[in-house]
Amino acid sequence: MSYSLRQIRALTMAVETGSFGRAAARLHVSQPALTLQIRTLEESLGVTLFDRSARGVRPTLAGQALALSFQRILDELETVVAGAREQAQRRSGVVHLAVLPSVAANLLPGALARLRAAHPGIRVMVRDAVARRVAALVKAGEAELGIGHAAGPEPELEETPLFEDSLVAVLPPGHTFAAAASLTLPALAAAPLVLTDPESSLRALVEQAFAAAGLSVRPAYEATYMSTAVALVRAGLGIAVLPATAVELRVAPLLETRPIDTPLLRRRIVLLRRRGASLSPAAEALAEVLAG
Amino acid sequence: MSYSLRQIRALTMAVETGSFGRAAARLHVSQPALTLQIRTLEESLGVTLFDRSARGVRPTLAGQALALSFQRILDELETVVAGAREQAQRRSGVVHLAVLPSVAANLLPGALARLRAAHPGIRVMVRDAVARRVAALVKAGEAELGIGHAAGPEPELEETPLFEDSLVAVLPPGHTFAAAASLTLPALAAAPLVLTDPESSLRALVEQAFAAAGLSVRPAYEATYMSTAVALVRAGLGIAVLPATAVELRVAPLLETRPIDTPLLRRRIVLLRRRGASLSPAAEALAEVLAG
DNA sequence: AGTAGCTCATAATTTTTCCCTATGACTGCG
DNA sequence: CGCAGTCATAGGGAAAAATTATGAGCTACT
Repeated sequence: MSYSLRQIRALTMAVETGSFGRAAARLHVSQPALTLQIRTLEESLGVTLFDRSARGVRPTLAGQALALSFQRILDELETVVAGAREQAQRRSGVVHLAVLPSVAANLLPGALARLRAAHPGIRVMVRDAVARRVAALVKAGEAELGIGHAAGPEPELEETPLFEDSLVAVLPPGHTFAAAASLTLPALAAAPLVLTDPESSLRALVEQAFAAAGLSVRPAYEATYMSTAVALVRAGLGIAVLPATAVELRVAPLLETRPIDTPLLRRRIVLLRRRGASLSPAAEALAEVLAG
Repeated sequence: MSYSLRQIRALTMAVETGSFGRAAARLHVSQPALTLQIRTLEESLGVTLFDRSARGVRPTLAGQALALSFQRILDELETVVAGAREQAQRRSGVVHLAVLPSVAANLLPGALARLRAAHPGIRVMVRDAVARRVAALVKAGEAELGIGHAAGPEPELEETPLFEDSLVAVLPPGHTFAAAASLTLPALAAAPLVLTDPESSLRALVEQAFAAAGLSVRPAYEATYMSTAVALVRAGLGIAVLPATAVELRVAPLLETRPIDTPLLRRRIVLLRRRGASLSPAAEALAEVLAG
């Protein structure tokens, strides 16, 4: 026979009110029920908690001391539970999110602003990483959600399409290519190209597209950062191939961009989550904002 | 529908073992029972605690976090309850005791030693005070037990006789009174007396006894401390009237004591406690040692 | 002094809760 | 493909706890 929360609440309330009857009323039970709860607790602990007399009850020293300790514990419990409920209602919570740097710089700020508007209590811990690492972080559970590239069917990951990021040709001011509405791969292959460094996933995508068309890539320049590539284009040194969503393009007013005639130069940006793992309410809210 | 300790234990155990079945076994319930406990808790909190799949369960982030908090709270609860049970078994606890100085110096040390032998975990907070204050401390609940004089029927206090402390005549070495087995009040009244100071309850008792016999008291010396009185007697300056139990007499080897022929020169030393208030287990143990 | 009103305790009954056994569904492995 | 392991579901039954009704002891008021 062990003690229960009900008995503990009965004790604290009885000590607080100094009366079994009042305590029972406050706890919405009948007085005999509370009397029995107290008595059962006493038997369970082997401690006399109240001195009974015909004109009421009076807590013993042990009763007072226990009520104090129990009250503190009940308060802690209440706090913990309230916190959990608050998170369930999306009124608070933390999401760890792994994001591609390009998305972090472009799509993400607006999404986070919308999330904040809808759920001000939710905090998002953003970690930017390259595509492979985004997937690894989500797999390891270090990030509850990830924004990365579609990488085909992985058993441990579930992908939700977010949007497609096409690569575009970035032309220097007044370039003759600007006359066309779109460019072909062979035309691009013949032009001096500004590409990202050979290790990047962006570069790999470009290489694949050209190879599929039977072309080889001979970059005129390689830049690690997109802003460098943009600067090179602006200086008229070549044509860059960059994601359409890159913020660097939007802040470079004189440059023109043109789509490229191939379905291969596209990246499907997806939301990643562990398969079979339910999302926290906070993550759920973030996912909704990202997808919606 | 609210949460219970049982459900909380189910959660912590399920997170700990990573399996509903193992958790159920450890908690000595069937697996369906545990499944239901978890589910009820989830509904009560509005939180998904586990991701279920056919090959087992896996706690969600919320489940892990809650299990951690709940475990801490359960530990605290366990500690508090264990402490209470320990006190109930007299393996620990504190008693506040108010004592007459004379008893504190004489009877008490032995009693405390016996208490320590029987119940090493019990601590006694001793406060020495004059008879009136001993009663007041017990009435106010500041001392759970008191050792004082029998003061007649008080509505708030309950008295248990401990022993009787007779006043005896303390004679200088070789005094002629030593020839008699006992002394009479008139004989004493005629001798030079060493008494305690007029404010003490001891002195009041002596005055009353002499007055009842139609005699008046003319002390040759008044001493505040018994050790002073003893020194005066040893110097042959008079005969003292002191409690037989006074430790000062035992450490004064050359002095003789004789009883006095009157029932009035006796103090009934009693154990005092609040009427209707049960004793803590520790106080119970102390009371047993004192009375036994 | 008698009585009304307050307190808590007790008793018997009913309601609710909870648990257990048996079984099913699903997955992963040999 | 079947076997072993996991959790979910369903139905019957036992245990726990609540309620109502009542009793008993004290206080205070008239």
